[in-house]
Amino acid sequence: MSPDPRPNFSQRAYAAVRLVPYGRVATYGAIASIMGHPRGARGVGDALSALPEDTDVPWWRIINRLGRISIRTPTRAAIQRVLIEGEGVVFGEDGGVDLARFGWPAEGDRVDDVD
DNA sequence: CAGCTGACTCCTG
DNA sequence: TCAGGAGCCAGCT
Repeated sequence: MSPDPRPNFSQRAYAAVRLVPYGRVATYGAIASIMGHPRGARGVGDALSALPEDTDVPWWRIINRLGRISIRTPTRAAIQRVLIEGEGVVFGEDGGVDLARFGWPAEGDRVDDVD
């Protein structure tokens, strides 16, 4: 059991990101909410930034609430876009994704607790 | 031990 | 509608 609400923030973040299904994208806020930290969106981004290249965590499915890539590094951002498009997700002319269509969890869908 | 930074989000003007 | 400022949280120096 875990008496502390945050035994491993990053670890929980990765677990939540792994829940995102193929062909879908989730926002930092959504991931944080699933972990139990509705205000920890910033921590999610920080945790993903520390991910290694050989990780099995689908970090590319995580974008900001506007449906746009929020990575500061242009190279990394380009890679993320390619990976997302490779799963069938379409970017709009403004460079953003339609969360109402590709966003996850979808409205009405329920997400089980991570742990 | 204290302060700074950052793949975020929300509130006002 | 667009722009700016404040709040939150975790990891480093």
